[in-house]
Amino acid sequence: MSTSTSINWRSVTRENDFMPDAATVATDASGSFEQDPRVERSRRIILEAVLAELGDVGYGSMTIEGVAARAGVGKSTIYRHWPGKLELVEDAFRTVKAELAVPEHGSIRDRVVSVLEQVADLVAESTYSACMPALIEASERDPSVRDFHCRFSTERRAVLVSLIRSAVESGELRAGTDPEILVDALVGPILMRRLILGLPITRAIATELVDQLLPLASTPAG
Amino acid sequence: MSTSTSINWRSVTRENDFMPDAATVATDASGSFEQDPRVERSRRIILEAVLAELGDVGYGSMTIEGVAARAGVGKSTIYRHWPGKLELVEDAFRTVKAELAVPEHGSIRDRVVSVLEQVADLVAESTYSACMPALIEASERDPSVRDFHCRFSTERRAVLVSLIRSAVESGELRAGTDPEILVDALVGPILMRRLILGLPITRAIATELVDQLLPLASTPAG
DNA sequence: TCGGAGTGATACGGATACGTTTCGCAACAA
DNA sequence: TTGTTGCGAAACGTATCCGTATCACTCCGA
Repeated sequence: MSTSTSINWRSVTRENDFMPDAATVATDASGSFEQDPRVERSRRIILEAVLAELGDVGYGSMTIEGVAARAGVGKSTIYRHWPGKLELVEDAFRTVKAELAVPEHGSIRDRVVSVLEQVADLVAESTYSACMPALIEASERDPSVRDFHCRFSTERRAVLVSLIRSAVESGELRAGTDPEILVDALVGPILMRRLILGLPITRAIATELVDQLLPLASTPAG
Repeated sequence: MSTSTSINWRSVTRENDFMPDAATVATDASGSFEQDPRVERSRRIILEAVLAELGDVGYGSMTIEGVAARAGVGKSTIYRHWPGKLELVEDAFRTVKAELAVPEHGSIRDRVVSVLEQVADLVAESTYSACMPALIEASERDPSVRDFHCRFSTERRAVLVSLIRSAVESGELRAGTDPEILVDALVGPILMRRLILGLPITRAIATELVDQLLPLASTPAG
């Protein structure tokens, strides 16, 4: 490493232990430092291939050579920028997007249904869904993947938690409702179907969950 | 195989495509056919080692040699009885026990709390818990593991579902309650904490879940 | 006692993946 | 244009695991 002038992305983005001469690099809005567009292209292609491999063969069976072959790049291009499998997987997961849009208007029931339908769509079919088993497996083996995974999941959950919490405070939901437990009770069944029960996931499930579980203050008995 | 007189456990227990001379073998209550106690001992030791390996390194990274070393047996002893990794893992998972005892008396609230506390204990720490990520991963890669996993989980779930259903029918729980959704809402959060959120699992969580989610007919507003 | 069967150890050839190195080519910045 | 740099391809030695085969030993049932 000390004799190389190439950029190790992981070092740059996570530890800042190497910084190219500030006068010679451009810093874009997303915080990446690139001189040569070939680098960014390789990075994107490789990380996409990592996610595809993780979805196909899982964490334990994923190999650098398999990723290189899938990405259509040389093995050396991967080793040039990442120390090993672990850091590669970490970076790959960081590119996963699972954004949830919260409607600004409407009843709490309809707003929660909307968000939960997005969750159902995401879990039913997405890059994230395909990688979930591999992500759970990798989290079990490596603490830094675990940290990332937990932070990722908790941030997604926070969107729904704050929505529920504000509805409790405004009186739309029954007082005494624990927002975090309620959110887990809404989202948990969807994940269970995907990971444990092997049952299909539809948008209708989102509606059923909300109507069964949401403790509406106006109609406490359903 | 056709020249061997040894017993392939998988064949015997799953496909019945080989049956030793009935006059020379003993059939015990659990349906296993054994002449030589060495066989049963090997089987037990090996399958225990498989579960330990699965918990430690996961499905993709588990190797026959690793299992043999851990079990303290020769590799040949494993290959003598199982065709390969897949069948070995399937048999290993079949030995996992996760029984739930349902109290016969008490309020529905207390009975559900009792069962859910058992679930929490199981998910917090058990052989099953240790193997869950590997089981989820293996289910994703192989249909027969998936079938087993889904059946296993669904049978456990059925215990709680029937408990809830009978409470709905007896009027203890609010009419209109969907037993399956409610059970998933109770159990799902526990699995989420274990697999996704990385949060601790305590018995207190079982109580909180029940008191937040159980739609008691007598006190519909909690 | 005795023959048969299961056992652990060991070795094998083949395959795969590791991480490194070298090399000529093409894309890049200046 | 020119020097630099990232690139893909290939080969390298090492290590691991595959699935099979052999062997001497020991345990078992008859």
